[in-house]
Amino acid sequence: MRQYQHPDRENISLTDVLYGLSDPTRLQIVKMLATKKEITCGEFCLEMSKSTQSHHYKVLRDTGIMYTRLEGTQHYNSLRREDLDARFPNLLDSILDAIK
Amino acid sequence: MRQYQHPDRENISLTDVLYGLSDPTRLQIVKMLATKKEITCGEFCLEMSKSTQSHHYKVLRDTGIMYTRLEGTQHYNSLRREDLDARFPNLLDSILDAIK
DNA sequence: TCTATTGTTCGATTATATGCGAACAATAGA
DNA sequence: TCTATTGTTCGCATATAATCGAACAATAGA
Repeated sequence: MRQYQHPDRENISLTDVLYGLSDPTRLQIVKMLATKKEITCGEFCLEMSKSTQSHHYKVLRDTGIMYTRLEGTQHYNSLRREDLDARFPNLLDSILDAIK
Repeated sequence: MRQYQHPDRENISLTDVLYGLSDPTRLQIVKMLATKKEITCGEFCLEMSKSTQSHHYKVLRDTGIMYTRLEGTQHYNSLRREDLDARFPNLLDSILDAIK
């Protein structure tokens, strides 16, 4: 694979986003993403198999929550703040506040 | 059954709430609940079997989103606004805005 | 070119969720 | 007491999700 398919802003669905955030592991990832501009997959230091981690990254990408940029062998992930804020004002902030 | 078990405010979990709201049917129910103080199950007029409706009501109750009060043969449902707002400020409002 | 690193995908397993019809429970009202 | 109404629970079928190990792909660097 060369590049990921991220949904366009207008195709981000509320139920998809809520589903994406309804898992503790993914919420933890989002919490970390909120603290930095970009984080590589390895830097999340999650306690589970790599394939399971990849599964969660994929859910976050597919639901429009996270953007992944490839550079060399590393994948740089970022929170799609602007897209989420534009689509669902205050939603992300309220969730980030709740897990702070 | 005589009374339902609703979680106490402090036991309402964020991931549970997000899960509860991640289904289109349940989001539709919540949208309707936001417009009135109380709504009986029948008044939702959902296009699915009664058992499936009951399943969704149970999820909404168990996750702390909806409160159900019994009166006669009818069940009066209400949105747990104050509890949700106290626990996760702005979350419910941002979601209600998004489905408005 | 070979090897190590980073992360994904595949295939399988197990657990949860969704959906239905049928049976049930509680109450209201005749 | 009998019947209709309201909504739940049970048992089952099917679909989706989470998890893992193994194999794979792409790149960096020796």
